[in-house]
Amino acid sequence: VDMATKTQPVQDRSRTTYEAILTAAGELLEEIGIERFSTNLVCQRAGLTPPALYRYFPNKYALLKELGIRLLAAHGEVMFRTMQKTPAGTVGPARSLIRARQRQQELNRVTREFPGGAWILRAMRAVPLLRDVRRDAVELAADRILLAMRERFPLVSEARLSAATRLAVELSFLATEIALDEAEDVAESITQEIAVMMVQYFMHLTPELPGAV
Amino acid sequence: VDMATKTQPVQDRSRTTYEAILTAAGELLEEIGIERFSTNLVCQRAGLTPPALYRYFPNKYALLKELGIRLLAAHGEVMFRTMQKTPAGTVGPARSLIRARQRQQELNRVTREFPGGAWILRAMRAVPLLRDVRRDAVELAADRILLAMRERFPLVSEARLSAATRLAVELSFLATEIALDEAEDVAESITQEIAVMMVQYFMHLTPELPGAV
DNA sequence: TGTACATCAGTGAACGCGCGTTCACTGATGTAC
DNA sequence: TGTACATCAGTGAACGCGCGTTCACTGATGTAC
Repeated sequence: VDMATKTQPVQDRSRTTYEAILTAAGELLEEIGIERFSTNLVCQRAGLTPPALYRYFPNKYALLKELGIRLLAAHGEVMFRTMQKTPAGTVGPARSLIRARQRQQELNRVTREFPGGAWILRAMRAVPLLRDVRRDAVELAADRILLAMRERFPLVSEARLSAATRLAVELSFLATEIALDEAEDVAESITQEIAVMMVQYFMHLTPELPGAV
Repeated sequence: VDMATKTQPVQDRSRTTYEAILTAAGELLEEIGIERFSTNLVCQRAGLTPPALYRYFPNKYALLKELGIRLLAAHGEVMFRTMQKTPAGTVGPARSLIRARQRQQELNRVTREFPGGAWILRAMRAVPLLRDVRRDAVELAADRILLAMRERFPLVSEARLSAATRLAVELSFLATEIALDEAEDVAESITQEIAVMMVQYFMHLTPELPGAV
């Protein structure tokens, strides 16, 4: 897939068009899913002709990529903000749990409110280009968390800590995906249990494996 | 998507063709991924003309569905077998961990050896029809585990236990997906940590939330 | 402030392509007598 | 065991469609003097 850069919008009019295309793409994704998603339909929905779209995006993957980057940027912002507020290990387990749950709820909310968010998240597993975007975001978030965890668990090996943080980020994505698939009450309790699982896990993270006494 | 049943193979020759089509589909998926997957390419690869395929499968989704069902049946078989061998709560944490890890490794292996397994697993998140197949399999597995968990945790509420088991199954799928994406060593340690997380979680599963003393 | 010109933004119409799918057919296999 | 016939299995060739994409263009916006 060729991702060569296209014209960037410079006038107000074109910036509006650029955003209109992305909005239409998100809404369309919401409605018909990733399988039937096409540039022609996006144009139609945005009230534009195809050449207008191709002026800014080389193909439909570029569109999805931009949406993906924006969604994960919003995620990253939430993660970063909540980590700033409560650095790892500075509060007890009960408070940690509440914080973890709140953070997860906020991540779910951000995705739910993002046009096409649920489908973008799903597509990130199956569309090669989006897989890359996702991988980068996971890595970035994991690296940040790892930094905090190193101080908190100086005795745990780097390999284990790194797997643990990666897992935490993946689990967070998983939680959002499940939450968006389910009815409110189930979504709530799944979010809750994932928070428990995560806090529990880090609470008992020791240099040795559990039970290996 | 119309999934009307097509002719079922009755002669040996046609059963061979039927399987050849599925094998070609799996291999093709392995090579080019879900995005470029098409019936024409499957036919070409299987050395057949399109009408031969359409004799048995109404469309490409039927093909994917059959592959999906088979992969998850293999998964279910592994889960069921390992659960039979070691009913929940009958061994200590150290042994539980070893078992959990072995089970996860076997699930990873089964998927790795299944033609197109990695892509089928990914597509199950993004292709509507496969999402249904996945959902049914998750539900089935979760129900089975729930049965065992009810005995082990008679005091934990049904809602919590049900979320917990669902989560366990989802986590297991996640583990396989991550493992198939990564190099051997990273895959190993992620699999390990997911097993730890799971065992840890059930070890400390109590009627109240952690820290709520 | 007004006008001429350059650049930016979007249009209308069409293209080639591979997709899923179907038709009327030929050839292979199984079965009845 | 041999033959005639019915059914099953797969072919060759083509279809309409929507896809991504491009062309030469008109109209809108900004800028220099």
